[in-house]
Amino acid sequence: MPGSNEQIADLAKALGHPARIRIVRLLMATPGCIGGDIVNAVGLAQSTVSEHLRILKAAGIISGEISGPKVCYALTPDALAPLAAFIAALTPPTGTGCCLPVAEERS
Amino acid sequence: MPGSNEQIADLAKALGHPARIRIVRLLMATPGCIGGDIVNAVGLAQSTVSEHLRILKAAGIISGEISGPKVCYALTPDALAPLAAFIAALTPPTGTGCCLPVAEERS
DNA sequence: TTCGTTTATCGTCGATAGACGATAGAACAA
DNA sequence: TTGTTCTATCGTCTATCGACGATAAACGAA
Repeated sequence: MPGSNEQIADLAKALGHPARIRIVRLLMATPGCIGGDIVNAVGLAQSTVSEHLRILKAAGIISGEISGPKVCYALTPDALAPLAAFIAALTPPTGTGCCLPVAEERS
Repeated sequence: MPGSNEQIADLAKALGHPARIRIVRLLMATPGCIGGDIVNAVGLAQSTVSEHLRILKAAGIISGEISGPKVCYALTPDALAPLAAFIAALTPPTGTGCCLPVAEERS
């Protein structure tokens, strides 16, 4: 079992908002740290962006490290492994040419 | 660009509930059609289950085909391709040679 | 036709999410 | 010390979610 239903649902819910997808994309495209630039990029109030960052951090998708006056945010991709495994399990015939159709164990 | 932020967020939001993860798992484990058995399996009221099915269907994750008196539900895995691509794009580093469907510890 | 079965929709309720402005806290510069 | 900058939290509001029971709609059987 790649993960519990609640664990997967929590990860999916954390990604279930366009602003948070945008934030993740920004972090993906930014090699190093990124701080208040996120606020300008997403076009929302600073408090709203901070709330989205808190949700992503609570889900373990990102990590925030205090670096001087600002905070260094970075992705924590491993946190999405249960969700990725779940989605991969139900998309065997995709053109990814990736995984063999491994038989599921009974649950 | 695998998909728009809203498209990915909608897919993630549709998966952002434990009951819907459970429904998808049931459909995954059931080769053929499945109808009212879902209600018994998830342990919620029939109207609630119908609502979850409606959400999953609206997101394109499942499809319902009328088959006599009941409805045949089946997965539509291709709908999750944008979300799968998004998650895969931000997990290039460890563990993903490509295959390895489960990143669980092996001992 | 009527009856039974299965699914979808409606109405309502409480809980949660999402947005904002305002404020508080932390770290550096001068 | 003061001042500036950046981030987190608080309070409040509206909108949406999730659950339920009740009801309607569609279909097959009798």
